[in-house]
Amino acid sequence: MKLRDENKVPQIYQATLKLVRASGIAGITMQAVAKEAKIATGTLYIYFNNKESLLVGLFNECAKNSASGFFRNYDPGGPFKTGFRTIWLNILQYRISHFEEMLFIEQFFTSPYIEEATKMAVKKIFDPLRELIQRGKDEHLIKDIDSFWLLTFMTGNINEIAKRIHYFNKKLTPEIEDLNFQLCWDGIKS
Amino acid sequence: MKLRDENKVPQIYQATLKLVRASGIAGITMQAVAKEAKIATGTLYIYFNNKESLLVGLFNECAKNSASGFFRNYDPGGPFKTGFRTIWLNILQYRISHFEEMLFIEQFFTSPYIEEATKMAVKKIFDPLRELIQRGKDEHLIKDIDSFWLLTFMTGNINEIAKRIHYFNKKLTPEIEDLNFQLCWDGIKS
DNA sequence: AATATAAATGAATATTTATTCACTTATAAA
DNA sequence: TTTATAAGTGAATAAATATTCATTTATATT
Repeated sequence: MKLRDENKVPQIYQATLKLVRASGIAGITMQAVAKEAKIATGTLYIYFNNKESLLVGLFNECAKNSASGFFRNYDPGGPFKTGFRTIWLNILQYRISHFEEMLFIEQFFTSPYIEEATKMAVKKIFDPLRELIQRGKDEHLIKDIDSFWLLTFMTGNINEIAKRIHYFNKKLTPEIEDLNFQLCWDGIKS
Repeated sequence: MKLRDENKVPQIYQATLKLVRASGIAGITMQAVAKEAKIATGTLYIYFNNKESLLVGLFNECAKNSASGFFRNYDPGGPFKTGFRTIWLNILQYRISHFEEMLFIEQFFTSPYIEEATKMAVKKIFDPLRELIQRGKDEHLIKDIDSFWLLTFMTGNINEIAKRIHYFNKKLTPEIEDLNFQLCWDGIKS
């Protein structure tokens, strides 16, 4: 018998992300996904029960990937600023290099497909960062304000950088990394 | 003859925004809009040629509204920091009080409906702010880095605050305003 | 090599959603 | 009042899109 092609699912996910980039979740049709993935529409239904489970599957995949990307090379035992910069840069680089995933996650959050439990699970991804920020406050290195707002400050800026890098065809040079990190750091340092 | 009800279009826009908030542009159907606006689906087509022109019309309306909201009480002749804080707060308050508009604009930008010319027109809304930032640099009050990144820094943070205020049911108290502005200001000041 | 099994196909069908239209209702103008 | 005109209605139709299925194709197993 013929075995399932283990490349199909990633292929389908990639095609879906490409369409999201081009015209948002609103623009996704199963025929378009199939065409982009160079397979027949019927094949989609071998790998997914329906459109919803394709999108939910992709969302979970994106969430999992980003979680591992954000904390690459991060040593929780190292100095605060080193760890903070590592995570800051990881998130930024990840969101730039996986830009479609970022767009998809963002749109999925306000789509008819997401469920409440999923939202909660995604919040947990940032737990190690939340802990680090608490440490920074304990060591009096950063402002003693609610971590919620410190996290808001940091991630809001990162997201916007990633978007503008893409929409305005910029390149993330070390200089641009540095100046943007400086803005963020000067904001939070005590 | 019967005259056109001048409340219908705002009513339809409001209904559409409410649906966007609930389930994104992907979730909008003409029947749902009609139901939410408490009119017949056919009536939608008296005021709009089709779904696309409804959405485009709403987008233009949102863009126009926000432009006027952002620069309320702003005196280009006043001190830099005063002007900067005024605009910062205006944008933040506007995005919180017109949250659905913000979501809609954001999603519309990566939807099948937007056109390139529209994107360009929207960029111009921020021109007065760009000028103010240039002045701040000339007066050596803020860091001498590309205004593009200063604007990215500022708006990214504001957007994220607005989103989190809504998604986590926070309230924008004067204290929260202040601490968030402080984060932003400490980031950009020279 | 032959067989069995599941993948893959894409046209056909089902479902959803946009749009139309014959009809009713309201109201400015005569 | 009466009339003419356009708004308003919602069921009917058209169009788009999701899903199925009869058929073909590939390949592990025997």
